[in-house]
Amino acid sequence: MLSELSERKKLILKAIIDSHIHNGEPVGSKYLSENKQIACSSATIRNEMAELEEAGYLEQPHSSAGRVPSEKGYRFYVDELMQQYSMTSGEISELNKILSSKHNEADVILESAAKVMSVMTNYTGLTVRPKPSGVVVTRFDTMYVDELCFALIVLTSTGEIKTKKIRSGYVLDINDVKRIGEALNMTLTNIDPDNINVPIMLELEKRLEGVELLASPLVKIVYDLLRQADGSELKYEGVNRLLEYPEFSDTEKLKHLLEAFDNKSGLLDVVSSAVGDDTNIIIGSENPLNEMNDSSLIFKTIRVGGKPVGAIGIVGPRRMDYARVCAVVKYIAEKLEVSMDGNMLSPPDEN
Amino acid sequence: MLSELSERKKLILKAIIDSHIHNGEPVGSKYLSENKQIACSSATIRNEMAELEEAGYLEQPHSSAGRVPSEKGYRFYVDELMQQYSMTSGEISELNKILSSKHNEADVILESAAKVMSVMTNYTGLTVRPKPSGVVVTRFDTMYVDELCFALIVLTSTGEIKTKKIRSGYVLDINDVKRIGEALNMTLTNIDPDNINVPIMLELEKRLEGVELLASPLVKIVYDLLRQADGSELKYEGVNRLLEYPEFSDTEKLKHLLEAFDNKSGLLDVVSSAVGDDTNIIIGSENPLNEMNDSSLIFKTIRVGGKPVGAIGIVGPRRMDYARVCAVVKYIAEKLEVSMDGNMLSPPDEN
DNA sequence: TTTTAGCACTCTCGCTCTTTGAGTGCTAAT
DNA sequence: ATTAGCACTCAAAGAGCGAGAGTGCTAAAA
Repeated sequence: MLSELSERKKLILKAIIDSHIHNGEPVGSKYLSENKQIACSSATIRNEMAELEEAGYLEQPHSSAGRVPSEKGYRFYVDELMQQYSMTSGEISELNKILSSKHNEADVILESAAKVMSVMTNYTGLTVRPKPSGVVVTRFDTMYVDELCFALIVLTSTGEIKTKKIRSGYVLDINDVKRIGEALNMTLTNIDPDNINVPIMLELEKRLEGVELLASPLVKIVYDLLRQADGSELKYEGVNRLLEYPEFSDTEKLKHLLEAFDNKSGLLDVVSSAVGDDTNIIIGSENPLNEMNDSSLIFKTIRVGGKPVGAIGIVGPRRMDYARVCAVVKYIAEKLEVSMDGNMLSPPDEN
Repeated sequence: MLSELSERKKLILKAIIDSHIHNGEPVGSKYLSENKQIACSSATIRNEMAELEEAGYLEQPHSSAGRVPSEKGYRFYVDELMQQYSMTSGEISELNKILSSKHNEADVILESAAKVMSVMTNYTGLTVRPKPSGVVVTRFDTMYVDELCFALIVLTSTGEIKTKKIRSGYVLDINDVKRIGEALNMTLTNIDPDNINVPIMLELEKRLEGVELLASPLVKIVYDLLRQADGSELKYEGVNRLLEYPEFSDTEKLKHLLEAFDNKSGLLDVVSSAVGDDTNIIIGSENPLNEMNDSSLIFKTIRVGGKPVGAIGIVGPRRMDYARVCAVVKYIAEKLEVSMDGNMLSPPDEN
């Protein structure tokens, strides 16, 4: 679709959207005529606006109100009109301060990033961790806790460490625990948990001989650890910020949105089905999730060593400040890629 | 303060509160007179209600409305009137199903518990992990990841396991990593991180000799691990549920509440300053947090081996269904205490 | 042909006024 | 001590009105 809008129309459209983004109210021709860039009378502007509405870029809440951008309008704005927002050096330094202050596990980094984004943009920040797939255990370790309890520690192929405390029905001594670790390392490393078969099980049984512990529950624990369908892959931070926007003072709308957040799986699908490295902008009903048809979503996947390890983004009203949000999301995503690479091991190639 | 309320007054008060809890509207004398338990006319009830108001148990939104329970009324209800709600076997079995389906790390268990509670009660569920204090490391372990990276695994005195990946500036081999673990075990176990002094540091230095790794950054990492000021100790689940209650359709109120959630530290103080094992019920302005003066909070600390490892609770409108919520919170808290104690690994019954 | 001034028209918003009805307090009778 | 009856109060809901912002259209000006 080639843009058939005259320069003046673009100017007017941009002015309308800019204005509407910042105060949320319909924009009238008289107000626009005060804009020096648009050097013509309100009557002319009215004509242009009528045509812009005709073409679908604008809408009228009612016949005697100003115009409001339509989704098509926002889309056009985002694709062609929006001028890149560059963060001030103050913003950047503040951001760096917060982000660098803690380099911890991936979860924590993401969470604090969500918070920072939320504060910076005054919308709701969200983070996503993709469902693990093809993850195998690179190394096992065990740790004696007490005579009935030991800990299983697992290094995964994504470089993450997971632990699990296991309570045994039998008394175990340190050597038993050590042997369990060795047995696991001999049998279950680098094996997709779905491919654990009877021979492997038997092998594990054999190696566990002498330890009063059965192989099958152990394998189940390992399996769960890898598959960890936590449901905790999606987090959001700063919902309260949305309450400041009149579009969410209608409680129903907010409720819908929050339900979408709680649903998680739906939103996860949306985010994970996104392709490419660009910042994704999903405006209103472009979102397959009906609950989010009144909001916009901006997010960017985070890759470490080429593989996506998560995504961060912002949810806000449809009239969100796209330029600014894009800049923030992009900046933070890039920062995270660096800082997670430092902390996180690039996946070893085990074949 | 001894209760000087006649049986009939109690009956009336209870009926008013029960009714108000379920529909949120002021209760009138005529409605109450239909209640068979209260065998008297609306006029009599009116007199009683006037006296109950006089005594501070009821309030009148305006002079020609029904009565609404005051905080004192709720308090009395909770302390003396409320009849214990017992969960239906259906509810219990459903609950067990959800809770037992995943037995994972503390964080995850708590999170899923919050969700379950939220669904069951239709209010917002929250979980709290206390600020660690007096926690020491019981045992260290290390795990070789790659030549520039190893993992530190720590068993704390609360029985928790924490891990941290450490990237070293120098090439380390497996033996180095093992030696680091041993050195830590020899020097830093059972020592409060605040009490690490120069002699201990020197001792650690000495034991690390030959490994190109400095003691002080290592100690700092251990310190952080224990103190873990993640800010992530408080989680909530199901805010959207609150939107169903008209008392929160005033966006301002909801915003206040959400701010309290985001603040975290305040709410954390409230929960952690609670003593005893009982279910705590904090009604409206009993809560030192002003933001929560329009809501009620019910929570219970979770102890494992006598030590508090967290708390779970529910936040809802002041007129929340105390009886039911108490029952749910109590039940789930007890369930959690069992399941967080460890993961039984017993051979015979697994399904 | 394009732009502009002018004007009638439309529709929301906020205001007041009224009506309605639920619920009360009080009084007098039971 | 309880109850029936009645006058009273007050919020909520609706009707009516004026103001004001913004439009579309027309006819004149550029």
